[in-house]
Amino acid sequence: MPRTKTAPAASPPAPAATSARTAASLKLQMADIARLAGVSVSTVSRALAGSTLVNEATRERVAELARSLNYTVNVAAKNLRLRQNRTVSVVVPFDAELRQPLSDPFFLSLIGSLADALTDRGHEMLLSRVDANRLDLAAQGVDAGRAAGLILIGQWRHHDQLNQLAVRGVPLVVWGAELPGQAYATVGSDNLQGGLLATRHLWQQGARRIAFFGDWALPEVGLRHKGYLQALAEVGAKPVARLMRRVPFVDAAIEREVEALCASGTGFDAVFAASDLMAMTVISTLRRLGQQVPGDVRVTGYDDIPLAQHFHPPLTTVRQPVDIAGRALVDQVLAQIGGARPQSRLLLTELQPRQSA
Amino acid sequence: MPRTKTAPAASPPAPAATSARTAASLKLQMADIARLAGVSVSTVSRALAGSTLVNEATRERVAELARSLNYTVNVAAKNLRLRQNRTVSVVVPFDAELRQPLSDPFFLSLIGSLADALTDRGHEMLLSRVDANRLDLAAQGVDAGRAAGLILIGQWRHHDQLNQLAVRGVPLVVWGAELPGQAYATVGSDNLQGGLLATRHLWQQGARRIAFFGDWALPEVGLRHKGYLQALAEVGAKPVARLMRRVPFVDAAIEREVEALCASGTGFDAVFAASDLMAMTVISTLRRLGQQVPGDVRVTGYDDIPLAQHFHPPLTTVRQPVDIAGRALVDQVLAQIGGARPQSRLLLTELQPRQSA
DNA sequence: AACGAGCTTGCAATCGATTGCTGTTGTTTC
DNA sequence: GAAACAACAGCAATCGATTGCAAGCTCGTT
Repeated sequence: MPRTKTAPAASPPAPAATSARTAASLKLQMADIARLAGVSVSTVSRALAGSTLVNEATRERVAELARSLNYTVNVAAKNLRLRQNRTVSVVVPFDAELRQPLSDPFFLSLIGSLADALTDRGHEMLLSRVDANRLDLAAQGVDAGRAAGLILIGQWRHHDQLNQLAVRGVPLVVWGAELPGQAYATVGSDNLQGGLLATRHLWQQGARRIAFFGDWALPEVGLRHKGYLQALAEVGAKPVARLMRRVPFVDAAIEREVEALCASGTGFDAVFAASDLMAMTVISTLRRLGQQVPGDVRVTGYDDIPLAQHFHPPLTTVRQPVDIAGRALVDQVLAQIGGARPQSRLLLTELQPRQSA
Repeated sequence: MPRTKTAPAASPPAPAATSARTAASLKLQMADIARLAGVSVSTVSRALAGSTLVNEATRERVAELARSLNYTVNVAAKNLRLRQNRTVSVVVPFDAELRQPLSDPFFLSLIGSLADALTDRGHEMLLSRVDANRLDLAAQGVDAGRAAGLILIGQWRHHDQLNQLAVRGVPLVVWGAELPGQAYATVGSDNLQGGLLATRHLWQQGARRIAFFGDWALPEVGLRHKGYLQALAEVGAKPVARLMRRVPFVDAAIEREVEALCASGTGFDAVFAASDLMAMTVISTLRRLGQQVPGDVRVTGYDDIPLAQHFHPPLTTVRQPVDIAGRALVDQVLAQIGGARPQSRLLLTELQPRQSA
């Protein structure tokens, strides 16, 4: 590849004296502004902070100078001195074996929503991913003083590790399900109710053999599954083990499971999938196998991602309010940073009836 | 072990001594570790940095102590001292009037991909959104020493503002199209080629009146549009103005435009949509209006988001390699941080033929 | 027993800001 | 004309780390 000679640093073996002009310190600092404005750094600091201790005219002059030079106070130094921090760490765990890229649209929207909520509240967002098996690492941002609090997207199976973090006093909120004996705060939709709504709806539409797709070992999915069972119990239907397919959020696995279910000869006339993405994969696989949706099989999803309404057929699903979720997560983590005790919050879900079920 | 006399500690009548137990400094610091380990902070610093200057046994003891206390070096202080920075600012502009939440799956995946690529290279990612009309603010993270470089997702119409940033020496990479006279680096897919591929494919499938949907005032879409025109020219087809619908990435607007086109009586047998999301909206609207896809109208999208293959019909689209994109953006911004000159990169696109066209 | 080499370890300056307290200048009042 | 009082600027310590330099200790050698 064409290596263009990069800046040969025209300056000779300059002594350390010129260090102020070194590449590293191209960036100007308060002292530079002070020199240019003919005042001391103290004055510049106060001027930029809007202190009344400095003359109105001086303040304006300094501010204008800073603005014209695109100077902004070094946040790291400022935070260090003030022992403050306006950054929140957002961590998305990933499964190290699957090494799946972050792809579920729901989580991605949630991240977008968090970015908005944090920006609105004047905070910054540090986004990172950690191995789901090393969730203790998730708090590194906080331990390193990089962030004041932590928002975790998805609790997976790591309830214990999360509890340890909370006990250590890390301001922490998790998007997920509220579990018994939990020391950390969660924000999540009412998964039990969601499962109930979806299953009842399928039943009301006439479905009598409703399959469940999802990995109920995950707390959130577990509750949706529980709602499913509860709805069946309400109408006196007996749950059928072969209709409950424990399957991870992985395209290939879902397709395989749909095929297996169809091949097994176990009749079914509906599927409650644990996420919209899963529902879509289920539908496309069913269609490939010659089944009509909702003609032969009714399908509901969960999440109500933006695409759900443009899908064919438009997806009947349980809406999780992403925008509210983002704000709730941010409010809670900021509250904890402010000293409040962890407090979980359950968001209402709502059935979004469309045409797939 | 020959323990040299160390920390006098133990008995200072220090009045401020309790300050170490203040709420604010719950967080322990190097001095605490040093005291507990009975060595000086210098030694702790060197031990944790793995310096060979410190005795193996001491190093291990200090490291173990730090680990057991969940102590992590304060990154801000460290960076300040070392004048370094391992954070990259990722900025997503938003349209202040529309105030649309970050929702296009493609951009969201790109963010996921960036998070992965940055994590892999040991960097952190600061995610924020700024008003697209105040793109100069995008560099604040860099100006404030918060981040070493800047990755911008989408150039919109703000070529000039971006150039100014680049001229100021901000390490900057933009996801978008390469424009003439640009001082900043872009990474993007070959939009011209992409437009060409999609349009040629539609033509080969027998479509003769191909509509274009997208806002060609945006550089990337502009190039796709140019590819569209070029493909038409190749086969000697005359472009029809009424088939070219300038429409923003907004659901409602897209639906309205599809309705308008159908109502106008201008015959068309294919649509090349500027994004998958747009294509899906187009398809679902067409279907609502009683048109078959691909029977009556063939439709191609652009991006190849994960859902494209599960859509009905599975979407024929132009693949933009998200994972490569993330890595390329990160590589470029890190190169610039390392002193390299901005260098744009064009990623290959690939037609992903499925059933919608 | 003294000396020097080789390891270890500690002191103190430094990174870029903030702020209490002191010092300087200008104004007002008697 | 001098004292009292504002009003503002600046020194220096501080936040939590890193690191060049030099001192302290051990051990081997003469």
